[in-house]
Amino acid sequence: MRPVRVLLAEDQAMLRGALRALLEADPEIEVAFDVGDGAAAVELVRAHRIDVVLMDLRMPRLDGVRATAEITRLAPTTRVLVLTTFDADELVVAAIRAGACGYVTKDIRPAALRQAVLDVADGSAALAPGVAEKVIGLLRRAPVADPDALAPLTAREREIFGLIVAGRSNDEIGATLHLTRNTVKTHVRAVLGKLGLRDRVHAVIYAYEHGVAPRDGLLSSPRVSP
Amino acid sequence: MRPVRVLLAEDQAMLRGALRALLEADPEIEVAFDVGDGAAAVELVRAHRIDVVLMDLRMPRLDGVRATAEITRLAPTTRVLVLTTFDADELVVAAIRAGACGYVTKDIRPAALRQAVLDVADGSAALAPGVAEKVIGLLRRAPVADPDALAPLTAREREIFGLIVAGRSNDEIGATLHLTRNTVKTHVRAVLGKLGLRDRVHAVIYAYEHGVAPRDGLLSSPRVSP
DNA sequence: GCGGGCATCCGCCGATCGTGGGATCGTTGC
DNA sequence: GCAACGATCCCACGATCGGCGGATGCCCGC
Repeated sequence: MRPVRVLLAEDQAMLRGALRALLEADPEIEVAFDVGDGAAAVELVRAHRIDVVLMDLRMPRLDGVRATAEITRLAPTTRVLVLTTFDADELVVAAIRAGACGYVTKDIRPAALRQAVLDVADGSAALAPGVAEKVIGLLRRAPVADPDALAPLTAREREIFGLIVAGRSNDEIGATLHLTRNTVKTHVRAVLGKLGLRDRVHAVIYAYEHGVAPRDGLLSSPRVSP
Repeated sequence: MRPVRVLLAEDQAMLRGALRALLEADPEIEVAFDVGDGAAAVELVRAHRIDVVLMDLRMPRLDGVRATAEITRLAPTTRVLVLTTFDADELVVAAIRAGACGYVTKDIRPAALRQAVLDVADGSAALAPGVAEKVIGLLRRAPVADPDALAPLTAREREIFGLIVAGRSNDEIGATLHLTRNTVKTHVRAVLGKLGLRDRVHAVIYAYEHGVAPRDGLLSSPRVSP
């Protein structure tokens, strides 16, 4: 099997050497380059075929997050695995947003690191246990779709609610549903009253806060089997 | 060191036996019980000290997600590690929401499974590579904070914008900022004009869609070092 | 110094919105 | 059958909102 071509981006030269040795202990891994800053990493990825970039976040010239963003933009097939000392929430999210498909900390065991490199090369992702915990925490804290949020509303009122949240005026809602302005206002009144809301602005806020706004995000609709 | 007490919840008896043998190959792990349905798992966790529940999702009587929710409610210190054949998005999210702190699939290697059990017992989390990929995908798709969303606004206008999004009326905004109703309206007009919005309802929608609403979620504010 | 952006105020107008009342019609359930 | 509920419509009132024009001071940069 063709070995996985790895680029090492890490500003401490000594650690870089150690990582190279560690990775090349696995015959399936070939460390093609090692560099000390983000800009160099981007340049090399642009010019050569690289399967996996092992990326430190704290680096001169171009920090790891930006470098990751550049690399995933220039070479979408190249996979970036972040290897860093820190596992702060913001960094994890920022790195993943930038396109990283893995995040491990430097206290990882050698075998696990090699496995992580192979995993990401394989199309999977790799999250170190500590990092996975943060990610899970984030997911859990993410906006929750409250199934009871619209419980007291009738079908018609839900329709009205949806159009309010979409930013439609009463006249527009009337035109959409073939209703008079007055009828719409009656429904709007029922919606606001039942949900205890002051006005349509609060209805919009309510919708977003309860995850019933027309978000396309998958996060907002977790289904439990009935 | 005291071994990790594990409860095995898995409806296939044969697999259950295999898992028990596999786990107990590690001296740090002790399989205290093994059961075939979710309800039994909940009962046992209630009555005994269990460190880790290895939970199948598809089970009779009480499915894994609900059982997980029950267990994390009854015994918050007990950690649930999901072990299942499927890695569908909804299941992963549902399980994590229910309180699972790990999610591995049944094609995992024995050593990795044992390590996952020890990791979650340790307070960390464990996500199998394939699952981690889905989670990362979800995180990436999550609402993005657009740093340029409020770029054209002055500091004062941002303040006004924030209060609009909080659902405050013009008079309330005036009272908060010690301004006249008229002054507030001037600012509101400037905000709507600069952002190309029709009215304050659209301003609220704009805020949520661009991730600049006052969400407490960490997801909405990824910071990149400057 | 003088324009230009900013924050602050003012009054006026028309549109929209929220709320009060009341009315008809159909379905569903006791 | 009748009560209860929901959907639909109507009118009128006052509050709020958005848009227009204009005004004053301030501070910064050319």
